[in-house]
Amino acid sequence: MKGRILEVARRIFGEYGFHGTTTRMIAQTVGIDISTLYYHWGEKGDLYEAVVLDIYEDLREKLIEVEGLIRGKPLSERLEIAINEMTDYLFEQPEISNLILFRYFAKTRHASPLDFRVPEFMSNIAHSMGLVPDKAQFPVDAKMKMLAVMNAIHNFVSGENFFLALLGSEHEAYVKGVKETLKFLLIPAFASGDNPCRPAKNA
Amino acid sequence: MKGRILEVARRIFGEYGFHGTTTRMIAQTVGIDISTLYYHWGEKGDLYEAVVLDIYEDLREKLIEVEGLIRGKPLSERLEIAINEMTDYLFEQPEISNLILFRYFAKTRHASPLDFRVPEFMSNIAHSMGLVPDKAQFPVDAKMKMLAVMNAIHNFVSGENFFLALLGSEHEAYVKGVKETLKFLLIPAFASGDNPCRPAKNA
DNA sequence: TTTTGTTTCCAGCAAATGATGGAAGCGTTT
DNA sequence: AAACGCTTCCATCATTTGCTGGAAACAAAA
Repeated sequence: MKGRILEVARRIFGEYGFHGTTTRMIAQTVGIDISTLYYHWGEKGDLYEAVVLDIYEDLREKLIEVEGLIRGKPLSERLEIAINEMTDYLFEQPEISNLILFRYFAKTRHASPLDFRVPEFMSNIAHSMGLVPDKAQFPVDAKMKMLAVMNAIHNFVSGENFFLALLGSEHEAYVKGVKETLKFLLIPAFASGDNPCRPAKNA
Repeated sequence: MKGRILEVARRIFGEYGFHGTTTRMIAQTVGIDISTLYYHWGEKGDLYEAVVLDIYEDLREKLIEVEGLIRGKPLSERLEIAINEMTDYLFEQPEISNLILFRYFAKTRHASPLDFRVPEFMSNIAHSMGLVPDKAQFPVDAKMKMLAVMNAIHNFVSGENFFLALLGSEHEAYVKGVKETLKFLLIPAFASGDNPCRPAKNA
């Protein structure tokens, strides 16, 4: 039961955000009484925290998987695989992107501790993308590049409904377009070292 | 008075989103009674709509201004100027980015009409960035590239607090870093036509 | 001064919302 | 059967929230 509540809460918090979600919405969707929810999870904020931890854990596992997939491949291939994998994965579980963006951008009327898990993720993926030479040091500019990359995917996943209407596309074409757009943006920038034509520096 | 309410509403809706904002919060910040707010603006949803229209209008004006600034310049310079201008502008008025992202990503428990103004913006800026050869037709893939670009800026603006903590930076260094990261990503991708080395096609 | 129209505030309602106490259900152990 | 622990539900509370009626305050016109 506790698990089922968490699953549903994840979806609903992802759709409506913290303040847009009521404990009654969750309980009703699960099909239980609201006090059963409180029995298992305590106050709303605690459930929300649990949801966030849950999605971070899932995301962490996926990133490790992707890291394994791309290890040893040449850089531009690494990028392509990573983009394909992460895009498909997140489109299957859009709550992940939704919740991450919510946490980045939305203030929760009650203070919530800032996140701590993100840097670890970024360090791993940045390293396997060849962005940082040595895993120990992770300079700020590399972190920002990673943020830009991850956010670009999250945006397209989270904004699907809005953007579908705007573009007049269907889901499948949209997903394909997202991958192409991401590659269009990312590969030239990150693979510049591979390309003997482009100078490595651009400040 | 009506105007002052709108200003404050803009900031607060931007920070907390639709559901995270209460009409009392707005009235209190303005320093007026809550019914004065209702007298001028009607229900909460109407005020929110007015706020959204307001920020779109501001954004539209700024985009026109930028369009004028970059006209005639070579492409990579156009990109650089546009990035600098838009980044500075949005950091001064982060509610704009906040509200736009909120509208993209967050469901509002009550249905709200999807937006209509975005395509026009995108068309203009895409044309002046050299993304579409002829202003009349605006293919889907070009639209998606524009979305990626605009969202990249909005993300960094909206997520400033979160990302500052994550990066351990200060505001000024952060803004500088945002511009550099954006250029790092965008210039190689969009200026490929200028660069005789990179082939134009990348599918 | 009275009138008229506009704006602001006070008081309060109805519904929604977060949260709880306590009783009932239920499976396991004794 | 009785006792026990765990889980679920019913009833209910206090607060928050969106919203409104009506009275005061104010300013300009008559």
